Amino acid sequence: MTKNKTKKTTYGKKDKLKKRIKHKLKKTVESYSDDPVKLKEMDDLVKELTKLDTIKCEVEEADRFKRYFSKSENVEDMPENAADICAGPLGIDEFEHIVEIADDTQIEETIDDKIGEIKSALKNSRVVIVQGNTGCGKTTKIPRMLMDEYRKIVCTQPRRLAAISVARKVAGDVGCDLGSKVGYTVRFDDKTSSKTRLKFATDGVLIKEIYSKQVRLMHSHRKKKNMKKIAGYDLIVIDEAHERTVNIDFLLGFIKRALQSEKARTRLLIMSATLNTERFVEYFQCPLVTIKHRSYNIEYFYLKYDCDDYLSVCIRTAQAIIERERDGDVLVFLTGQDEIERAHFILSGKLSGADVVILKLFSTMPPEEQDLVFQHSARKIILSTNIAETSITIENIKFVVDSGVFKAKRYYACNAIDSLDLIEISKAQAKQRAGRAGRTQPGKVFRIYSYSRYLQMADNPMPEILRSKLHSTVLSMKSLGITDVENFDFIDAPSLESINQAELFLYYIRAIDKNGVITDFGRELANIPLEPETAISLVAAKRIGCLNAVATISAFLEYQTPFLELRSDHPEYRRYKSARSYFSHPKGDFYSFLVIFYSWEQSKFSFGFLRKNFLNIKTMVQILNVRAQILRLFPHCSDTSLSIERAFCTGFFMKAAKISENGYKTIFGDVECYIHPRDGLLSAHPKYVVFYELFSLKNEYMGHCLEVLLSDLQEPINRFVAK
DNA sequence: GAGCACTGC
Repeated sequence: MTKNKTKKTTYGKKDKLKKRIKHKLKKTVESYSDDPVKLKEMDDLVKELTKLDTIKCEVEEADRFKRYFSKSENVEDMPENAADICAGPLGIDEFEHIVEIADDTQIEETIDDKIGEIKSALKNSRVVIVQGNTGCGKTTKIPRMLMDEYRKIVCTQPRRLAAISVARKVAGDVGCDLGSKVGYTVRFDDKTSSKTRLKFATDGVLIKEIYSKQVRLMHSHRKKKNMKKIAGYDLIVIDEAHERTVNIDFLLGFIKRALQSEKARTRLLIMSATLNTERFVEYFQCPLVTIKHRSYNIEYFYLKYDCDDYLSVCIRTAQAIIERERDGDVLVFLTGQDEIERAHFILSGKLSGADVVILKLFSTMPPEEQDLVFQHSARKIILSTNIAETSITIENIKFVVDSGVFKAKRYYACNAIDSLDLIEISKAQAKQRAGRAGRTQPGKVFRIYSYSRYLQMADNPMPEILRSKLHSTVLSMKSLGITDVENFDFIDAPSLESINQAELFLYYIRAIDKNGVITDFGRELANIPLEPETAISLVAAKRIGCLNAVATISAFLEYQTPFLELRSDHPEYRRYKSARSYFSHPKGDFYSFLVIFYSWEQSKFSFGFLRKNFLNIKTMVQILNVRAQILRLFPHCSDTSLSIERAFCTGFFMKAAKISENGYKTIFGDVECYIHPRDGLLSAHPKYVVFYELFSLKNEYMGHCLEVLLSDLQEPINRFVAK
């Protein structure tokens, strides 16, 4: 294993630095006032404290991203089978037709052919990887066929819906009731029993299971016997491993570590789509079993040039397909709601006479409208975000138009800002998008980028762990006894900056001690299924006596918005606007959430109320569940106080901002920002606010704000300084 | 003043 860590920060060094700065900081805070000079002084100190030079860090981080994406391949390396270039059948000169002959489309292998190989590989190796494309049936067949070799099996899925529907299908195949021999566990829904031998679960559930088994173990005397199996399983199957979510990466690292023990008895099977399995093989040094699966033929068309205005070309291409090809539905991959609405408007005009329906698909739209894509109707053009890449599968797509870009959130540790960036897709994503055609019939894919640009794309998307905030991940790792996070053997190790920032934060809030070991308070936080800041606020709320209100708001904060997103051309737009402003509280989103919840409660949680007020039913039910889950963690609490500001300041004091000449400035980090225009607090111009998140669009915005008093902020800041 | 992709405990 190679470690390319050059810098190693020790707690001892950090401690000394902090002692010195804290002394100065304390003096500053004691005289903390509106004096701009003093405030500036404090900001400087905080910057020194976090040891993050913003500009340098930004450059480094941008560099890191660039390096990741420009895994350059020589443009001249055109494969021989790509030499067949001709004008596309659409007659659009702009495209070149490139025939790619993928060898895995020519031979058909079934799981039955391969299961013997998988079984014997698992006998000889603790870890085995199976690669096969979607549609080969690996998820539904392999775990079931391994039931006669392994007594207790868990198979993880990245999404709740997938875990539930796969479990249902497999229970049917086995011929048992769901929840007996085969079952599933997802948050808020458990269909398993003591008889369950094959369980499908989300990866987050497995992590929680590992955690609670470990806690139980600490109080048990049968330590040695139990250590042999991870969470009591004989076989752990990690499905869709190519998606590389934070949870998957952490599970793989954790299990790899656990399996290094001689006594370990659990086996690990990793299932992944093709293309990036080499990474897993390299990481685990283990055998790979490939299942070749035939799909229908897909023809590829590339743009002859690279263009900036991919949206217009996507629209023109979709139009040309409808006009020149006799039948077949079209799926267009765009980046966001705004683009989709524009494309919808333009295409509706251009194709007004044609017998075609133009549909939109993104996550925050009303579910009834989403369901239209599944209905049998006239010929369809579906304008979708990357929700159609993995989460939603639409049958009968014959044509795919691929813009080559998507939007993704990236966390910049240097200034603690989330930025939603337009990012070029990877080859793996291009393949995934293309595969959405050709599921049920031969298909054609129009790539709105040139072949040479395709060759330059990275092989795989950047793993989530390299672009997200690690505060809560590091906290869970610490709670599992992993103290040395910097040297944890991840497949792709996150930057030292983001690990250090997370550790420093956890240290400030006393979740870990100066040796990096979790404290009792940290354990309490880790047990609350929310971001650490929110979890701290809850613990404070219990003390202050406003737990119910804070729990309600916290549940809302977990979701971006409880509302549906309607555009100004929607027939019900005026009613929608007035519903939104009715619930918009002048003291900001935090209070708006309370108003929404109590109004819903008054309606006895009726769905009619939600529909009437354009609230997202799915989201609101989740919020209700989360709220109940939180309240179960804090039994026998009744509200005696309304100081939710004090409670939230305890958790969010690092996310506070003060009004400035033309907007706000964060107290820690000195970031110029605005209250998001959607927030009810916008017109009140409060002097101090705390915010849930800071994100970057054209400007920096604070999402979900709460007006607070300086005195509310002072106590937690003083406490943190006095440590 | 100006509008955010998708998941999960």
